[in-house]
Amino acid sequence: MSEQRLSIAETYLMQFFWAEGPLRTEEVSCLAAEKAWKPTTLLTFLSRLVAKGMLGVAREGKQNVYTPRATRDEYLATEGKAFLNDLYGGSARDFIAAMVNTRGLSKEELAELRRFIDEQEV
Amino acid sequence: MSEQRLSIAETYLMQFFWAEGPLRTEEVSCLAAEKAWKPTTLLTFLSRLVAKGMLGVAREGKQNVYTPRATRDEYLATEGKAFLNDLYGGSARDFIAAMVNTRGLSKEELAELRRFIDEQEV
DNA sequence: CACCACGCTCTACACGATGTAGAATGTTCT
DNA sequence: AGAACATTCTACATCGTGTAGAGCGTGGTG
Repeated sequence: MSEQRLSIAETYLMQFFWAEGPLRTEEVSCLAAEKAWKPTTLLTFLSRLVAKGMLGVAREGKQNVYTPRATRDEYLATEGKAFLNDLYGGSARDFIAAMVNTRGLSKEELAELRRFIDEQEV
Repeated sequence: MSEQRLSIAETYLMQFFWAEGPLRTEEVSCLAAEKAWKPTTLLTFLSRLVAKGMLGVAREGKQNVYTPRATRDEYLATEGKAFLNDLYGGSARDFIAAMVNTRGLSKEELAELRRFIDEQEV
């Protein structure tokens, strides 16, 4: 159960966990090298992710190991559900309808969506 | 072209415009009476909505008249598009797929969505 | 025509979230 | 025990947002 919305930096970090699984602090540091964050800055973000329930933390030798508590899909679905609730009264139909009616969704995309739904019929 | 995300208060006000169309300041004030906002507070929100391109403003006698620049559906679609881009690489299919795979979308809801798509076939 | 009232714009501030990082603390290995 | 390094605490600037007072402009009234 993801509790809160993630900030830019937090989302950025979660990508690594969703792609790689559990990671030691040092590994996260390497993956996020492009950010040139000071060590403590990175640790602040990791702590906040733990506080938000997005990561679990455990000790492994000298370092912490952080483990994602939800898959990317679960997170995205939670966000999606919240989005639908906030803006479309929870109705996926209404959402897609609005996209279609305002041409935010092309014929192609709609067809693709239809194919997916067809595949679902068990 | 809605430029920016709306805050709670801003969204609250936009509801009136989407429901009623152009409104004079006084009318907005009446509609939002339950908020017990000071007059200047309300005006701040209206100004910000103008700045964000959500409302147009014109003079009518002693008061301003604010006009919505986009319908509710257009706004929701824009938000939806941004949402899909941010979280699902712009793919409605992927979004619905994630919802289905994590059981965030029931069989019923999927069927309802399917019916809608069927109706679209011209 | 001068003035006043009223509505509008400008400016300001508190508060929470976020990005940032140094200080202080804890842990491990020698 | 002490050095070296990882982690937690604490702090602060910035931004978005809710809130509102001060000051300005305009139209109607005496």
